[in-house]
Amino acid sequence: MSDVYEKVMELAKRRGYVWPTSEIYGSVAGFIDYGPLGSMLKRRIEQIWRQFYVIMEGCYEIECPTIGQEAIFIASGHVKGFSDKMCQCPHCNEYLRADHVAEGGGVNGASTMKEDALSSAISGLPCPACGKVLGEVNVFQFNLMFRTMIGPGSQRVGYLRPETAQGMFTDFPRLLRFYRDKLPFGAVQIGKSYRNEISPRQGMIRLREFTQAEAEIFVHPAQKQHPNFSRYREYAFPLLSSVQQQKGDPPLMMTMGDAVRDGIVANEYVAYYLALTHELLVKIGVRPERLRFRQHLPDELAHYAADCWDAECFSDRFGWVETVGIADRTDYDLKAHSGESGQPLTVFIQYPEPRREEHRRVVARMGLLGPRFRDKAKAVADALEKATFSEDGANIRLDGQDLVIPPDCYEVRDEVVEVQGVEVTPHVIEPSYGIDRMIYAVLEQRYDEDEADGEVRKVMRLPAAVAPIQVAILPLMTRDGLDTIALDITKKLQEKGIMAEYDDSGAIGRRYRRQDEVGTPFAVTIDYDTKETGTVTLRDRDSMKQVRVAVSDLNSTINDLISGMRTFSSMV
RNA sequence: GCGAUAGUAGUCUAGCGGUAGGACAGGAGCUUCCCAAGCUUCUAGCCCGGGUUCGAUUCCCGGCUAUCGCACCA
Repeated sequence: MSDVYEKVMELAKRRGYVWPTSEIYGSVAGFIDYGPLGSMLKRRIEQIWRQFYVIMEGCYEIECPTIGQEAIFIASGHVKGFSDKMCQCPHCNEYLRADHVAEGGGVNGASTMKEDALSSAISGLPCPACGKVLGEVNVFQFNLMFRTMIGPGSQRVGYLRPETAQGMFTDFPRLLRFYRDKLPFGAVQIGKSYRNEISPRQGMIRLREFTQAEAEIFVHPAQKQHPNFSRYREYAFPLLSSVQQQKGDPPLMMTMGDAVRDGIVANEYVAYYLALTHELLVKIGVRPERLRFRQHLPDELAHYAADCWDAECFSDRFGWVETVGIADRTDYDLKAHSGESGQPLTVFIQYPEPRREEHRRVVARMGLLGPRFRDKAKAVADALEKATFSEDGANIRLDGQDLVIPPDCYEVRDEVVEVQGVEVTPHVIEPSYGIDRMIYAVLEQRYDEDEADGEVRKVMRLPAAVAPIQVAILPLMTRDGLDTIALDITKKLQEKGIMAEYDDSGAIGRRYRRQDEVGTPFAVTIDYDTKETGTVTLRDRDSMKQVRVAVSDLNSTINDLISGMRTFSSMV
């Protein structure tokens, strides 16, 4: 029990933050349950996320099914690209990446080979695990998506979504109308996603079912200046650019204004959400000195992405953990869904002034073409659109033959038309948050032990804004009416929506420790003076200092402390 | 998934081929009262399934979970 991870997870289990799922049947790796306090913490963190994205940014939240039909994931690339070709060594039963084995054996183009071809390509190669020649092996696709059937029988394949993002793309036309056909706009979704990880380890870092909070901001591809960029122009935090990484240099403290100006961050939108993410993570309790933003290296970057950064939180156990990804995905997703669905996923951008454009139109005279070309007349007319013209007529190519169509069969018109605007496929900026990883980072980074009266005190130094229990109400004694007063105060706070917990069991010091351990930021103690003066003591978890507050001011004081309008130190 | 190690009250742990003891935590009572005091008392456990055995928590096999290494990590 030396490592923080073990201490935090022990506390999390014991006090009701997180624990393994369905333990009575033996738990399943990659699935966790949030207990009473964990659920509350998670909800508070999600609520802060909503405050940032939904309320402040105006990106409304939508909620789509967690099961999606196959077409969605064919379009997104998850059916193909989200799977690995694997095989099992017949000698040692080790599961192997077939393409890796092939490449290791000098086979070229292994990553694009089909299963059968790969099977034969690797049959003569040795197993990297046991060294024996593989021989007859069966290469199969292992897809990280959970597959299921929709409806009885097996007519229709469905997948549990591997990310929430696709909902914002499949709903794009309706969202566009909701936002009254104007760019930019964004939509968000918070919900469960599923990935059938081969071997989930690392506690709550790699789960098979996890919660994501994703935003998709749709922007004009040529307008990547954020209208509100000034908010973060001077905001600075550590950036580990791909250049820094390649040189082996440490992160650089940098303002977003400088980062965009120097071309380190691709554009203002990406920079804006980097900064917003930094602010958000710090607000929920991630320590700034344990937070950095790392840019994807050129070979990590998806081929379509213009830029991508990960917010990484430092864990004593796991090192730098990717917690949030912020990417400029360009028009890749919308184009992919448009192609698969056949629906246009574009925005009509009206020009300030209609543009006059000269068009050459070729009008076929069907009256002459018809009798002459019979059933080919339509094809000839279509071909005329792309014809080259000479004095003899139009040169077209039809069924592999070059033909000349006499000038009397068509008319070339040069027209000037007014074009009102253009259809544009928006680019998408995607901040994608791993809620469970954020929660782990906060729990680990906020776990602390200090010494009080020669004893180790375990303290969860959670920000008041996310602490599950916000205030503990403790009567010094359960007699002389102190408990009645305490219960009354508890009820009054609860009526105002404050999570107040009454506790009269055991010595006062013990009760403080109990609350410290779960991260309750404040405690109110009712003593004999309360009856005389109508005041109580208000204790601060972190400093263990106390101030006296009038019972009549308690509601507003505690509200201010939780919301951050006041600090405890200003009251001492 | 493979290999190694492990799994005993809520937590940490002792122990054994004859079904278990402690510490802390928790409940009740007394007492005390502003930082885990004390006393009394209670609750609560051998991961699951099979095998060997008169008898298995203990030995064997399988499973699950955890830790570590390997592989995997969109």
